[in-house]
Amino acid sequence: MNNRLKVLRAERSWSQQDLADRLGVSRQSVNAIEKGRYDPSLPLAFTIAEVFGLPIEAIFLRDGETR
Amino acid sequence: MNNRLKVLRAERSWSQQDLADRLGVSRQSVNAIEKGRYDPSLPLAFTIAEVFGLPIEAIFLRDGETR
DNA sequence: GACGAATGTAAAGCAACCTTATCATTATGT
DNA sequence: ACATAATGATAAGGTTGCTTTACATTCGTC
Repeated sequence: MNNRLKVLRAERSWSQQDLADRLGVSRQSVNAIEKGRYDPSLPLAFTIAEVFGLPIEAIFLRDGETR
Repeated sequence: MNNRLKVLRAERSWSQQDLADRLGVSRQSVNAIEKGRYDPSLPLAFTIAEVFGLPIEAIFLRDGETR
């Protein structure tokens, strides 16, 4: 899965720590997800979508999907 | 997380095995997710959404959300 | 009531997610 | 240049997601 976290975060001028705080997870988790080392759990994906005010599908893309 | 799997499956007259086959997971996984024993991974949630032709948010609901 | 299909559950094992702690590297600002 | 903030990575450890195998229960129908 690819994701647009880095861009969305930049649009809001949030550091990884800022985002981590809003999500209630560690900065390392944000970094790992952002760098594609692993995918968030579904509950965390929901929280991420909520924090950015976007549907999950607007943030996470399956490999190969550009949109 | 609550989910509407049982209803969506019933609308299509699919057994848990039918759905499992379409998803490429075991019947026990479908059962466990349907019964709320655990949440699917994000990639599996995407596949589920795809199979039902619905957005993830139309299938999975955070606890306490009725919609 | 008997049969098969569908469902519910559990155990054991492996992989993935997430944590804290730590260190190295790369920006940013003065 | 220096100091600090931000990012990228790793390791060890706990928890969760998913597997196979297996068995018990419920459902539909004959």
